Amino acid sequence: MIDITLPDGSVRSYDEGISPMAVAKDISEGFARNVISARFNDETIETSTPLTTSGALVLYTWKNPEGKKAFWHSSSHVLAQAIEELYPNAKLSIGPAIENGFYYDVDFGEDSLSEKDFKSIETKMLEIARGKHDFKMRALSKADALSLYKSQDNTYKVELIENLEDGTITFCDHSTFTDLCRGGHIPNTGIIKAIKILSVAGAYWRGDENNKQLTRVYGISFPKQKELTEYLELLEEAKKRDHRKLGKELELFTFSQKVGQGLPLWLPKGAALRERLENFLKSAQKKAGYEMVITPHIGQKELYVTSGHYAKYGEDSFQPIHTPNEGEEFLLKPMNCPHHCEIYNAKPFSYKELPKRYAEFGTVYRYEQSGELHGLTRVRGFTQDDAHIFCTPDQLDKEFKDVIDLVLYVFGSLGFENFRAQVSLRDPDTPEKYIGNVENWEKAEQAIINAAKDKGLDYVIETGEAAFYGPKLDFMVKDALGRNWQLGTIQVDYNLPERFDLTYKGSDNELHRPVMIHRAPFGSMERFIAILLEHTGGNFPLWLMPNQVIILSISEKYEKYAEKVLNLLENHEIRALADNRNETIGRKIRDAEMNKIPYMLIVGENEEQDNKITIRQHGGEDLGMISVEAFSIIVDNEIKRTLKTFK
RNA sequence: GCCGAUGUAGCUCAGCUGGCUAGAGCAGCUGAUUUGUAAUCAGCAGGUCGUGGGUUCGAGUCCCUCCAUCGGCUCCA
Repeated sequence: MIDITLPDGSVRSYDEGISPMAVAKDISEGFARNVISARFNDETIETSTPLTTSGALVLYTWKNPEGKKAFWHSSSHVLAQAIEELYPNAKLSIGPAIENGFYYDVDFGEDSLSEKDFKSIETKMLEIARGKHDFKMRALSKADALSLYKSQDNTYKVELIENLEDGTITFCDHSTFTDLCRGGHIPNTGIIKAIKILSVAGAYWRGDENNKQLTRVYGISFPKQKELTEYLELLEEAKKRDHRKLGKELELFTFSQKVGQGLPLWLPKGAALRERLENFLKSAQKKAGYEMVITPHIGQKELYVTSGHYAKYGEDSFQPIHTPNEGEEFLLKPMNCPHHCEIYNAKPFSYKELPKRYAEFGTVYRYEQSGELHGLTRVRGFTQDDAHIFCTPDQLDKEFKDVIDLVLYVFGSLGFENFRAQVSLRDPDTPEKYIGNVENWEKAEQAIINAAKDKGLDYVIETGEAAFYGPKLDFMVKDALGRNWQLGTIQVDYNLPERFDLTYKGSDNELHRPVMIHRAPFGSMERFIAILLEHTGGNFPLWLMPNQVIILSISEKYEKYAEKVLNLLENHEIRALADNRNETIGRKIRDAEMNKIPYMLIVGENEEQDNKITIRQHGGEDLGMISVEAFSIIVDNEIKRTLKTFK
């Protein structure tokens, strides 16, 4: 007999060799019908694997992330079988489950795959799924495994197996198909009821661009058709919120082939929005003791040679600008830090004057590879809400915490409630990858962890993810559709103070090296606005809206009264416009709804008589007929609710 | 940069296997209408079909080059 401990702490005794599925059935038949995968003593196993020792068993259903993983992993086997049957010359490589679905990397040889082929793959997969084939694991010797794939001339699998240890090699069989596999499947293919092939893409073998590019086939599957439908609806919703689409519709920004790819042009409404965001941050920064600076868009090449960036990125950047003077070269500024270092260097500092906090909305230019440009989230010219704090090592702790406060304030004011922090530390095993002494690194890493803890952040620590010049803290926000985005960043830097020979006079009358903190709560204005657009679907917080109010006159007879209301609103500093077009009220409402204007003020005969306005909120809610004064209080309150003052 | 797809009016799209002067809706303009909670009606105007080349009697449609965009890969100071 063996003792099986379940997650609730209960212990059940069974004969040796019982399967997880049999345990599930013993718990309840209904539960067993939903069980699709299992873990035993923290090891993923099959639901059919005989249990031979006592231990802890966890059973998963589709509702658990582990269950989904097994489901999609198994689906990728079905995908592989379908591909193998439809394309006999295709060579399979790897095919894991991912966050949403699964993929398989395939070498199609001479053939290529396109969207037209999705339908036949889906049909084939469903046909396989309906066969209710069991997934069965089997061990194979390394020699046998190698000869199997060598006979098929599949160099990818051969390479994978060569890196495995003999005795640990397992295969999974289902139907007529077999694949090298570590395990973790659902019981049989019949559980997969709905399948969608989503896209194809190129992907380098083992993620190395020097290797051959394979075809990656992405798909997703579900145990119920309804769930697939819902997922596809979510994708549709995401499309509707795409910042590129909304940016065009709301006339915020555009791109021009003539100006160049990755170089956004900000339209009047977008520019006003940006300016509002900048002013919002500026006023918080002022309270936090920052000073604004302004630096040029170019700098001598020598500046970036000093900073070390030329050596690291020079080749892949915009190339130097030449002047009539032979040998004179300028670079488009790829970051603001070197300029700010030179501002610090403009005069000597005493420890009593530190920290110095220099802030700038600095526009920088980076030559991103053409294939990786994307709307406003990845561009070649963008504006960082940059600041550099120069402080003594002892001040680092407090400065770091203060920056976190600022970031939290920014997120809070803009409706990002779900976010996590990632602390990126150095890999202690490869000290040669990092600059600066170990003692300072430890101090900085400790300062970041302390600050994250102290501020109650939900954070994860990633070892080996630090930049070469210092550890950092990044903020990841979750948007309204549950997608994760990286926004603000706070980084400690020991490199640039060294390279620019930054100093301050300490209390001991000796020169010391300051520590530098780079920080950008938004990250960049472009990226932030893009994410804010997708998060809010264009329904920004009221304080940020380009147009907060639109006055809709019932007919041209009330144009005068509309103008009067407009004036009153302007006196209350409410951003409003009047729609006095010769159109029906229904039409005006529709247009205002499409433009996502938060408040519609309807004025006609009744309103003019009573000197009031009728309020319709975006989305249709009727707030009745009130005075302009009463309305301005509603607006004020709503703004105060979201936009708090800093500190 | 690489793999795959796409590019027709300001916007969203139709245009089958190559065959008359390239279509629609919305937006725009003109006129009528003066409107009470998500599109009033009519008329007009608008395109060298991304670019350059090729095949053909004939190209929006087929082939090639380049450009841009989209989905990924690699990358992201």
